[in-house]
Amino acid sequence: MTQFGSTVRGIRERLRRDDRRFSVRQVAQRVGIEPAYLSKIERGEVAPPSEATTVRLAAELGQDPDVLLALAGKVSGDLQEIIRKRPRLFAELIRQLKEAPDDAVLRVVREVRDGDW
Amino acid sequence: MTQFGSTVRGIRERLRRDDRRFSVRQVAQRVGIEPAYLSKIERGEVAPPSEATTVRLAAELGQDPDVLLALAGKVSGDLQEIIRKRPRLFAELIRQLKEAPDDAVLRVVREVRDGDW
DNA sequence: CGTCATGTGTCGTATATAGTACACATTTAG
DNA sequence: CTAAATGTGTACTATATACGACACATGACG
Repeated sequence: MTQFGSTVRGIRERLRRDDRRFSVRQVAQRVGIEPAYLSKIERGEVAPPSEATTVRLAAELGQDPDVLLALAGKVSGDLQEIIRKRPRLFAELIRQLKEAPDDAVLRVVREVRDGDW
Repeated sequence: MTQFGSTVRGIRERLRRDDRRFSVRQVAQRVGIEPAYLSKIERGEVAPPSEATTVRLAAELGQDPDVLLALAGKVSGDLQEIIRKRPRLFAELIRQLKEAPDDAVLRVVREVRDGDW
C-alpha cells in the first residue's frame, strides 16, 4: 500500500550507519518480534504490524508514534477513544478542519492550550 | 461489551410501534443483512457489525452514524483519514481537547466554522 | 579462513472479523 | 382457523490480522 516499510527501512539504515545495534535482528529483538517478520515488514511483504508493535518500533527508531501509525494506516487507540466519548462534537470539529491550512489548525491548538476554560 | 445491541433494539422497537415496517426481518432486508444476524447483533450475541453496515443501519433508524459507530467502538473511516493526513497536528489538538468541556469545544467548532482562513 | 552475525525464504498457526443459510417454534392478522 | 410474518437457535464459512519457527545463503571481520 503506502511506504510504511520503506520508511522504516530508511530510518533504521540511517541509524545503523553510526550504530551497529540497528540491524534487523537487533531492532527486532528489542521491539519484541522475529527478525524475519521485521524484514518482511520493511520490504512491504506483509501489512504493517499492530498498533502496539508499531508504537514500540517508533520508540526504538526515535519517531513520533502518531506519524508512524499514520503511515501504517492507523489512528492511535487513545485518540479514537477520545472521539468515541463525544462523537458528534469531535466529528464536526475534525471535518471542519479537514481543509484548514496547518497554521489555522495550529492557532486553534495554541488557543486551546492557553485557553481559560 | 457496551450497549450497542440494546440501543439498536430500543430504537427499532420504538419506531415499530407506529410502523410495522421496522421488524427485524424488514430492517435487516433494507440494510442488506440476514435477519438472524441482526437479531444476534441486537441481543449482543455477536460483535457490532462492520462500519459500512453500521452506517446503513444508522440511516435506516434515523440515527447519527458517528454516534452509532461510537457505540460500536469504532471511529468513522473518513475521520481517521483526515487525522492520518496530518497526524501530529490532529493528535495534539484532540489530546488537548480531551478534558475540555463540551461548550469549550463547541466554541472552537464555531470559531473555525466562521473563521476567516 | 573460520566463525559469527546478518537478511530473508518458506511454512505454519491462532484469533478475530463479518457475516450466510436454513430450520423451527411462536405470534399476528385476515 | 389458517397462512403469513416474525424472532431466533444452530451450524458453517471466507477472509483478514498478526504474528512465530526454522533453515539457509551471504557477508563481515578478527
